[in-house]
Amino acid sequence: MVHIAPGHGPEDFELGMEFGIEAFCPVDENGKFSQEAGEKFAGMNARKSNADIVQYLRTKGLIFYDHTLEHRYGHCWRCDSPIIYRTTSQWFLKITQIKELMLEEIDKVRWTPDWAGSSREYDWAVNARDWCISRQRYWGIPLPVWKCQCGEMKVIGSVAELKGADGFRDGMELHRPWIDAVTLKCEKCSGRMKRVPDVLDVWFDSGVSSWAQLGFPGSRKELDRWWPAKWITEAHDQTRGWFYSQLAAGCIGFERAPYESVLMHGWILDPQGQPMSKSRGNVIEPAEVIGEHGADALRFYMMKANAPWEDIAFQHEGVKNARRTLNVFWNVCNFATTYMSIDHFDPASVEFAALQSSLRVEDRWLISRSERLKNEVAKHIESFELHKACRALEEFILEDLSRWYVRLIRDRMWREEGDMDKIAAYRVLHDSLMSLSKLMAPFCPHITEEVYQSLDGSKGSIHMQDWPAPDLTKADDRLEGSMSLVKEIVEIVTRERQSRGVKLRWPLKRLAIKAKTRETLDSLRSLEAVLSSQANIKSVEFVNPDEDWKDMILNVIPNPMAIGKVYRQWSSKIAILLKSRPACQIKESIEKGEYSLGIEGQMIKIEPNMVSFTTSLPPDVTSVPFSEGEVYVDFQMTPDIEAEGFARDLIRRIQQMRKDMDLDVEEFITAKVRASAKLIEFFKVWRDHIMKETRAKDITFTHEPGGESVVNWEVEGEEIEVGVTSLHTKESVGQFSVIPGLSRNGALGLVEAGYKSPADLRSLPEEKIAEIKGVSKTDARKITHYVHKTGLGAELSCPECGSLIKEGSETCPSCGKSLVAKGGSMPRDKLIPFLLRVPRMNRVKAEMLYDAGFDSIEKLEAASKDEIRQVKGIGAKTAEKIIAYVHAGGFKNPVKCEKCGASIPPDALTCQSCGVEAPSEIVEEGEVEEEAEVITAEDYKLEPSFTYLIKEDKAERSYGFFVKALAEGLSGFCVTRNYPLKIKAKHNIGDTPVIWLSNVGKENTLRPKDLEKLSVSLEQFITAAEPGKGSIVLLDGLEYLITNNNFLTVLRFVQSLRDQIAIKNAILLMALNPSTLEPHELNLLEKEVDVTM
RNA sequence: GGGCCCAUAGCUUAGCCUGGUUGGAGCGCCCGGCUGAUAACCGGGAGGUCAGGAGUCCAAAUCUCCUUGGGCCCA
Repeated sequence: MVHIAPGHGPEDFELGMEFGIEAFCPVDENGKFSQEAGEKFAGMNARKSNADIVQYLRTKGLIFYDHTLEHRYGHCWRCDSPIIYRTTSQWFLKITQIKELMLEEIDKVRWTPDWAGSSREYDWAVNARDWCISRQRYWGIPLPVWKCQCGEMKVIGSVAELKGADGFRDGMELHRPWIDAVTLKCEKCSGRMKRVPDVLDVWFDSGVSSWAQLGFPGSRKELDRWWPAKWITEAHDQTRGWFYSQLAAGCIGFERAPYESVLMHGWILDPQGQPMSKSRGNVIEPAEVIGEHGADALRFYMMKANAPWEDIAFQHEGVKNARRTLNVFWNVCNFATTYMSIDHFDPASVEFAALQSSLRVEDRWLISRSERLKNEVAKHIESFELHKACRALEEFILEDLSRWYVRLIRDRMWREEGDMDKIAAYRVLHDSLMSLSKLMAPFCPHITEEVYQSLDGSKGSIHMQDWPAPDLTKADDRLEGSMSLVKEIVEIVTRERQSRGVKLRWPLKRLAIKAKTRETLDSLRSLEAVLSSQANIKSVEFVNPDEDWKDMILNVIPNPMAIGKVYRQWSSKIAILLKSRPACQIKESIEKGEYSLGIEGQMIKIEPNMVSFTTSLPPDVTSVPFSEGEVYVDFQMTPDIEAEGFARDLIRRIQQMRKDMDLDVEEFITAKVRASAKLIEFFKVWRDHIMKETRAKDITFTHEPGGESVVNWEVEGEEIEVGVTSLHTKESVGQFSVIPGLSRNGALGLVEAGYKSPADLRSLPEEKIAEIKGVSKTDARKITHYVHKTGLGAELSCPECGSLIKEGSETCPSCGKSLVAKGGSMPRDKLIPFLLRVPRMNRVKAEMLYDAGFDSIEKLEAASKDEIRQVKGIGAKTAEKIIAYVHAGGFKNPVKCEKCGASIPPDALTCQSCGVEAPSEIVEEGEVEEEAEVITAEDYKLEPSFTYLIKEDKAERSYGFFVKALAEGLSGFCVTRNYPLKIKAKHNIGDTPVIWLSNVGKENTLRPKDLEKLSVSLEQFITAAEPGKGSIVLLDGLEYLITNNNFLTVLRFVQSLRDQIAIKNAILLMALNPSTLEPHELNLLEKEVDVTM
């Protein structure tokens, strides 16, 4: 049995047509049954009467089966009420007639994604029915069909055709209701033709939009130029919408599709993946997102989130993330422009060709990456894979620029102006940012415009620039490949550091790289600088593919079976001795044919079958495989490394304090540091560096560090107390601002050179001023002019702050001090520093002078020698010196530092740029350090067969013992790090042989790495000693041996040496500075000696 | 009821067309680093039955079919 209602649905209607069943439609426009439904139901709501109808049929006995079926039913999209289909008379476009053409055209169009055309649109067109274009509405384009009562119809094609019609006026409104008043005369029956009241389906408007917007058919001009459209884009709901209506209209009007390619994009769904709608209440307002994260961030997120044709479940996090990427981009640009503008860098003034020789590998690498990016982005945009374009951009910004290139060039940014190395980096970075901005411009129009304007902007808007064309000849696969290996290795080192708890600030001793191929090794070699700087490694070694790393430790394994067979009772002793000797020495000797050991006075020969050898990693070395081989990371700590690590840590803490004190980056400071003696030694080595990095004019090491800010830090278990005081140079810079036209750099240069006010410059000729760093020639001229020519108060300076003041001024314009009492007293602590610069002067004398009334420079200048002599505590000679100093202008003129040449103001005790003491005799009350009681040679008797470890900074005591032993008739042997002639001169050791540990390679020197040779020499000396006459060995330079080898190797050497000493009744003295060893190392060493003192 | 698309870590996703080392990222989480890009930045770790099921194949996240769930367009 079939249910069919040809009057109520298209399928049923078509089936009815096919089988000749009438389209019976007994429902009126209000959804009520009409008279046709019969008297009983007429006027009833068609949907609500279902139960009545069933009941009626049942009473008539016409019901066979009564059941409820669940099925989908069409509802109004707007009010959601069920719809009733009615058959009515409508106007149609006969699509079925052009279906074949449409299918062909769909095939010709380029669809993105492919299935949007080949599957979706095609499927829709195949099933397309004739297009009903009439609507029974009021608003809309009136259907241009006029109909006469006689049945005659006329379709109007243009306004011109309406001319002369009744009710028509030129320029009249052509919509309802006015158009309905226009009537035509029927050409057939002379009756009035009236317009059909329908309007057109709105999709018909959309369908003709491609040419309607070009003014066609009014004019062909624009149509010929622009039509068909190159590209259109809409979401996937437009398969039957705009894509279709345009296609149908185009095929009817022009027999072709009005577009060449289509991008069918997705929807933005809510975070749960549901479409946004007002009724659901899940709409996210773009304006709010833009307000929070910015328009570019929203755009960039939506572009990169997924393919354009896929729906996006909108995520706030995603926008936030995009914003972070853009922020990094912004930071990089900011970083670049900050430095570039400081140096007034103008890319146009630098010929790229001229930079070729200054380019570093990392520069070439970035160029290569940039060119590849251009290529990639263009490719992705052309295939509409905008997400891929954006991801490539993001990757470049984060990985290549921010995480790598900027890090690599940071150091270069602080070079002096005009440094080619820096300019090369500027240029490469600038070019790269320019093309990056252009590539990003379509996605992030605002930020890129801003960046472009700050980078150049000379050519108007970024959006008017040419698209950057890639130059793949500058792309270098090999370089990019080896750079990514370097990155990989840096990551390995970072990871290993982390697992061992070694901070990046602490340098590592070395890294060895063994590569699978020589090519890889060579290309890595060219990036050595990058590698060592980024991984903070002191030295990098390269190991050829077919070789072992030379520092792999050779271990000797005694074969007890073979040894036991020959030397039964000594077998275990031999094994122990063998293990305590350097394995390489054993191996070498055995390979030469013979190796012997001395045991209990016997020489024992070791045969090759008695030992075997293995290699193992040196202590503190980790080996990690990487994609092209293996790396060995050496974590051994040496005093050098420790010193550098602590120095860097100190720098870091001082920087933190500067930051906490809100100091300007250009401000100078002085620092005072309290720390353990060991650390102070370290800091002294790095003093200059620490001062440079922290912009400190002075660093002193004291027990009570005071200052504006004092902080106790703990670094690697060590306590460090740091006091930082700002020098307030910013204020001093202000002093120079009275000079008209002086540049900021110039003012800063003057301050840095130690000048406090313009008055300080009075005695300097213009050429000298121009020599001051940062002061340009123009600056110098302005300064000279101001100081000498302005006349106004040129000779006066404020006694309080030293700045120039006009004659007649009652107060100082800089510090506000009253100037009425001219030549009046200066504060004690202001004048004392001036005085202390006088030769023979000390604090006590200075104070006495001050107390005696010489309390200003003027008074001192005016005083005679005799007057000064009157002061208690000042002798004739001192008075003489003071007068001489005054006459030489010592209180007025700065002097040149003997070391660095910088100018030292007359009241400064040390040179502010290099820290050297000012060139005059400064006598300060020094603290006398108490010395702990120590055992010295005078009251101690050394025992034969003993090994002594003598802990001391300098080997004084050790030499004391040694010299005493020599005097007692022992034959001596000295191994030292010190130059032998010095040793001989300093200590009375006569002809005693001295071996110098050094790499110079002269006679009587030994390379510190050559422990074997040292061991042999010592063995020879001990065994060669005359019977009955004792022998003594002084080993001074253990630290040096340890730094050049590693601790365990040296320890083994000591063990072996000690055995020899014991056997031969000799004495061994080892001098050592205990702070150069780790505590556990010291323990190990102490265990190997008989006496520590 | 029909056509098309989608499903991978807590979340957002790459990889699928053209099957093949150990399924990559980002966010979040946990742990570190850095501090002259700093209302930033960098590294490491944990976290996966590739929706479920069947098939093809030496081999399946990937190809085929089915099921389930979601989206779009229609009916």
